[in-house]
Amino acid sequence: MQPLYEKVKKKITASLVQGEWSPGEAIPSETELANVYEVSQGTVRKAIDELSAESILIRRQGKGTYVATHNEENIQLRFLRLTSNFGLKEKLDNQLVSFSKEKATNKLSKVLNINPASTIISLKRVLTFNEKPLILDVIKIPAQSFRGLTAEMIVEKKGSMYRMYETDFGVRMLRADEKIRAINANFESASLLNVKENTPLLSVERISYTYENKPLEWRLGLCITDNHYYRSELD
Amino acid sequence: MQPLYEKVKKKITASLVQGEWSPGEAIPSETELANVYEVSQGTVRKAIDELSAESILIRRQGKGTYVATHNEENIQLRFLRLTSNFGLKEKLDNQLVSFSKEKATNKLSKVLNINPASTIISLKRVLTFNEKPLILDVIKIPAQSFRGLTAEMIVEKKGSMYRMYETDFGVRMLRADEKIRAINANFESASLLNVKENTPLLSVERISYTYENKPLEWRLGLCITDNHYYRSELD
DNA sequence: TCTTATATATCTTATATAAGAGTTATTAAT
DNA sequence: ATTAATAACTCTTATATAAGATATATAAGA
Repeated sequence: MQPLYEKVKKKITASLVQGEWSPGEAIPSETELANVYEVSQGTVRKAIDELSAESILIRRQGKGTYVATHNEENIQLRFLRLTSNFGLKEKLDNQLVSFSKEKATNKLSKVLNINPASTIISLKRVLTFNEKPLILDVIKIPAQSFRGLTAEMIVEKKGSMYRMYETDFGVRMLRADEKIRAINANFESASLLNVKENTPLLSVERISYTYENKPLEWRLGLCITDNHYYRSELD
Repeated sequence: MQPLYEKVKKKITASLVQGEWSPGEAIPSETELANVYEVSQGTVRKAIDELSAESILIRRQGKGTYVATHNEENIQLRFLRLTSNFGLKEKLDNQLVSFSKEKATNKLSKVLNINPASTIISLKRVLTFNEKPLILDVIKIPAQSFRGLTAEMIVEKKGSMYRMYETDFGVRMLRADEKIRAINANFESASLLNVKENTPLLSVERISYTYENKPLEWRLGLCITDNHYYRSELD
């Protein structure tokens, strides 16, 4: 038998998937939800506790519980773990290198769990800090979920892709898995990042997931780690 | 005013620091602790909830709550995030390269929060997988906290250092911070890892903490990421 | 040997009260 | 009459306790 609070959690998640409550907005109060779902406030609380621990919801005492977003000032670039050696929170600029539609490779269609050879949007961009290139991103997303996306939109919104996904396509990325390696810059990445060939780069391969663990973005980031590092916390 | 469950949490932590309950052992039941601390079982529960979320305690329904350890089969190499490309959980071998006592540098004494120029133990080792070198570790720990540690002990215990810290010195590492970069192998690391000079390596600089966020180990790991990757989960 | 009982642990839910945050109404001073 | 301070009210989440459910292990009984 499934615990009651798990059921409540699923119902709340379902409402979030439906878009019943939008990112940044407050969801109904614990007591209201308790009435709707016909359980006690504490049971709703336990469900929200978990969603909050997963950063899907955000609690604010005395105010309410809010739908997490990639839009807020303080949690912008939520998935970016790169930090400057000097500990600064710095602003990055965005430079689109290429943008195209293509057929998914076999591997990619498996990763994104889409039909083989269905259309995907593929783009490259360079993130710069202080005019200097820092990250080369290759991003691949299923065209079906991002109809109407143009190169102009990416250039225009200088912020994170995730912010755009959310605002313009109703796609909320909740979590991501990354595989990190050290590689040498090849000709292309070296020229785009303005470093010598064979410079060591941090290769960060990321798959991002929306609700119900549905993968919706594959991304490869190549980072120069001379003045920056990727931070990781273990426990 | 501090919440009651926070006080309880601190009392439990204090008992753990004192070594009242050893790693792997069960702590008293929630009801027992509730009696001792003169609070309700639910309050103890909330305290344990948090300690359990921090991987300091481990719950087992119907059995009890246990002190987390680096000793158990399944959570061995708890802090090792390196995975083979083929997803195998593999066994690593351990090869000591050097072992010495030296004076702490200024930087290191700050990192470990010890008196400048106090004695530290410094060691290098190579972790191999399938006879092939995979990681070169440089480890520095304050001698004071690890009196009696010899090279032989490290060679003998083939397992993780953390296991030895725990068993032989009563030092339990709870969490760690890592800074990850891509570098090129220099002469020394290249020869120890049996790769060409300038091979790209993943540089993982780690500081490990015991109770109350006390740093007790600095470590630099250089990893070959041809057939392995460092995994990271974001949310 | 298999089943049932029992003891004891955590887990789940429910209820009640506290505390934080904002709004509105009241009061006092100017 | 206007303004500013403050008190009261109402919403929220946070905390505390208690009781019943469920899981696990062991011992007793058929």
